[in-house]
Amino acid sequence: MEEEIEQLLAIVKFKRVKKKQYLLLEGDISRYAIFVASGCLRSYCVDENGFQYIQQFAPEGWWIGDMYSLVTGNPGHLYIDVVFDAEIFMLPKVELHRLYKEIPKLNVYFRVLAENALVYYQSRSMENLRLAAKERYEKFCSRYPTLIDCLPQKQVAAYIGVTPEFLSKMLNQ
Amino acid sequence: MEEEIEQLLAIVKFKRVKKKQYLLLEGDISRYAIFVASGCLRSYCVDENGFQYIQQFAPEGWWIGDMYSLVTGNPGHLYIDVVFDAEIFMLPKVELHRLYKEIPKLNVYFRVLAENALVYYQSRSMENLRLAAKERYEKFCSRYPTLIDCLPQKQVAAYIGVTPEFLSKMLNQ
DNA sequence: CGCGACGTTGATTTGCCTCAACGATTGTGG
DNA sequence: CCACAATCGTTGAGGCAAATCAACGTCGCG
Repeated sequence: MEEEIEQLLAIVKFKRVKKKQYLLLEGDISRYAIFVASGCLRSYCVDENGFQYIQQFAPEGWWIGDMYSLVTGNPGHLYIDVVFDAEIFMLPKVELHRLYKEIPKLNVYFRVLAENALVYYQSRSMENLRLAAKERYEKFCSRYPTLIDCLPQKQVAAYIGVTPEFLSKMLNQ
Repeated sequence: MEEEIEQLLAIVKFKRVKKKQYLLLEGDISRYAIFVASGCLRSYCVDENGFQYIQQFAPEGWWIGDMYSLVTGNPGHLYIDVVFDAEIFMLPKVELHRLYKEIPKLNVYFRVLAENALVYYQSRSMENLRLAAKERYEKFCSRYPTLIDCLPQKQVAAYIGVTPEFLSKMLNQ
């Protein structure tokens, strides 16, 4: 157990990053899964009109990454940047795959992680069709209770998929 | 390898099922992951107005299940039923978890399966916000090229999240 | 201080829904 | 084998949630 943690620590890179700093750009091939020890990151994509759609926030204790690019090895469609100054661990994909063979438990850990994320995105993809903006806002609040007060409204709007104008009107009845 | 396949075959249940037959109801605790050898299944939920939202079709060679219920052990929110007469293998969750310990490879297989599904549902959840109905229809066609011709329009509508009336109008310009 | 990001408010437009009516197809029981 | 019901696709009129566009005030920051 202790030995395994040492092996892990040997391959991750620790980093302090500042607000607005980019960790991944659209078109990049992603080589790291990122664990957030403090602060907050986000991943999002941008459509042809420049609109942002936020896929995920990653406050303290969460993982974040461009799963598409990590899994396929193709250039990704996401940006990842820093919402609040953060301390992160970057886990290189190639080293992780080497470790999978040495530490079987790691396979279990990331299988469970992927399964839980899958459960969430399956339900989100249906909620995004069937729920009205008000209800998506409430879901957002219960998913990110620590963020709702310190995040600019604009970013909440970009997560639930409405314009900032509409969110503003909605919140003032 | 051969021995491992025997172990797997020892715990799965083979079944032939007929169109419209239910394999899971809302509120059920799901005990099986299902592999479709032939035919087609689907999973969907129903909102308070009786509207169906289809989460997934599973034609030949696909897995289907209620991940939420399988992962958490709680009663699920999905129905699973048969779209076209099918032959399926039902893999019991508890037996699978036993096998995980005996066959490490199985962990890898389902980790990769979950990762690929995750990639899809992450992108679908954002597409459901940012794409118009027409574009969601096109995505549907490329995901299920074998189904698009033999599926009632109503079910396509329930997958892309529009009313059957609107889909009909849309397809006739 | 001045500039850029953000939130607000109003007028107008639009994508999609609702409800209703109707024909065609399927399937089912007598 | 027919009759009738159920399911499906189509079309039209009207309505609503959310987008668009524009203008304006506020604040934090270089």
